[in-house]
Amino acid sequence: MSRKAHPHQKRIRVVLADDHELVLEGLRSILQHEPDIEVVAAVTDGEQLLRVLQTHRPDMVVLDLRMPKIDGLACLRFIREHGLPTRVLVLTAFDDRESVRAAFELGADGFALKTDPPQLTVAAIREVYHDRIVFPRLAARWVIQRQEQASPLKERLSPREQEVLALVAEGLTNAQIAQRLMIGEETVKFHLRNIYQKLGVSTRTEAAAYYYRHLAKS
Amino acid sequence: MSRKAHPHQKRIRVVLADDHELVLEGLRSILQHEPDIEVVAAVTDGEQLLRVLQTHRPDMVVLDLRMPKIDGLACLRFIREHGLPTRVLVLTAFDDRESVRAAFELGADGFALKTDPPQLTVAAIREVYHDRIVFPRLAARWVIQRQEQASPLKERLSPREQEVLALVAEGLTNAQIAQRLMIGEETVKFHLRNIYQKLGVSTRTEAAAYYYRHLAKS
DNA sequence: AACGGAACCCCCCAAATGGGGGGGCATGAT
DNA sequence: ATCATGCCCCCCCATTTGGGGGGTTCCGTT
Repeated sequence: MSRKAHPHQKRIRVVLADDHELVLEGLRSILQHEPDIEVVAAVTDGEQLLRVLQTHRPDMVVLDLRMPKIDGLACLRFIREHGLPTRVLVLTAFDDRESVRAAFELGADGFALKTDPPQLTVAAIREVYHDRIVFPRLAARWVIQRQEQASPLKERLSPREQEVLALVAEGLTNAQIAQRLMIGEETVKFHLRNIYQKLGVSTRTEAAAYYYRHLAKS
Repeated sequence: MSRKAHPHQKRIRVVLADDHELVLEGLRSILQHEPDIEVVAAVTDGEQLLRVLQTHRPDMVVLDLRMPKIDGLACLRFIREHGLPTRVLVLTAFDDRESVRAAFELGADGFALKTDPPQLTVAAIREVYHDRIVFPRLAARWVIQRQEQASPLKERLSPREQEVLALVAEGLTNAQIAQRLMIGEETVKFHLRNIYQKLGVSTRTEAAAYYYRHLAKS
C-alpha cells in the first residue's frame, strides 16, 4: 500500500461530495491533471460520504453543504465529533451565508466558491492540506460578522426587538407598530436600526424575508 | 462554412451559461467526448451570454437560471423576444420551482437537473436539438400543478407581476429588481402598484408577507 | 456607587417608496 | 378595425423609511 519510492511521494487523497453530478464531473476533470492530487471517491449524498470516509480515510473532503439524506453541515459535525483525520474544504454556492457561518464554527478548514475559477479551488485544496485555513474575501465577511454578534442571531435580538420584527414581517408600518406597542414611532425606528444591524440587512422587507426564512414557525 | 461531406455532417453548436465555473468545466468535460456536439463558448453571466448569442448564433444554449448581471429568465425572455434561432435547455438546481415554471412559460425547450447523471443532460441536448421538448418527471409536476392550483388571486397576477413579487419577497429594492429584470425602475413601480391593488395591500412588506403566507413554495 | 444594557424619546436629512397622472407598443380576441 | 391586456417608460409629489446624531430612565452586575 505504501508508495514511497516516487518523486511525488504522497498524493493528497481527496473525496468529492456534491449532489450536483456536473460539479463532481468538473472537479474530477480538473483534478485529473494535478499529479499531487488523487480523487479516491466521489459521492452525491451524505450517507455515501460517511461510509466512504470510514473506509478510505481520505486526507480531505471537498464538501458541498447541500446534499440529500445527510447534509454537509451534519457530515462536518460527524467528522469533528469522531475525530476523523480528514480536512474539510467547503464548496459553497455562496448564497447561504448562514450555512457558511455555521460551517466555520463547526471547524471547516476552508471555503471555495463554485463561481470561482476552478484553479482557485485546486489551490485551496493544497492550502488546506498544508494546514492553512483559507477562504475567499467574500465569505470572510459572513464569517467575521459572527465574532461580534455570535451565531444565533435570533437569540441576540432583545425581546422587544423580536416583537418589532414580528410586526414588520406582518407588513405593518412604523406608525402602526408604534400604535400597537404603545410606543413612539421614533422608538420603533430605533429598534429597527438595531435589528437591521444584527441581521445584516438594510431594509424592512429584507428583514421580513429573514424572518420568514429563518425564524418563522407557522 | 457549410460542411456536408462528413459522416457527422453538422455538429450541434452549443453555448454553456452558468455562474458556477465548476459546472461549466463539468459540462465541457463530458461534451468533449461527444462527436456530434461542439461547445462554441462558455459564459458566467447574462451579459456575456447575450453578446455571444448574437455573434455566434449557436444552435442551443445550456442555461442556468441563476446568473449575475442578467439572470437566466431575462436571457430566455430576450432570446424569445428577438426571435433568436437558439434553442434553450434550462439547467436547474431543482430548488426553485417558481423559476422553472416561469421558464416553461417563457418557452424553454427543455430542462435538465444538475443532480442528474451528466449523460442525461447530454441526451437532453440531443432531444431538444431534434425539436423535442424534454423535462424530468420531477420538474413536470411544478409545471403541471399550476394549471389546477390556480389560486384566485395568484392567477390574477400576470407572469411579470409574479416575477416582481417574488423578488420583492426576497428583499430586493426597486432598483435591484429593475436591474435583475432588465427593465426601468419606474416600470417596477408600475408593476408594484398593480400588484398592491390586486393583493389588497399597500406596502412592499405587506406584499412580501402575502407572498410567504399564500404563495410560498417550500 | 458606577457600569452596561435595554427600552424609551427626540432632532435632522437623504433616499426609497407609494400613488396619481400621462403616454407607448405588441398581441390576441371580438 | 377596435378593444382589452400585458408590458414598458416618463412626470410629479407626499409620505415612509434608513441612518446618523443626541438624550433619559430603569434594572441587574460588578
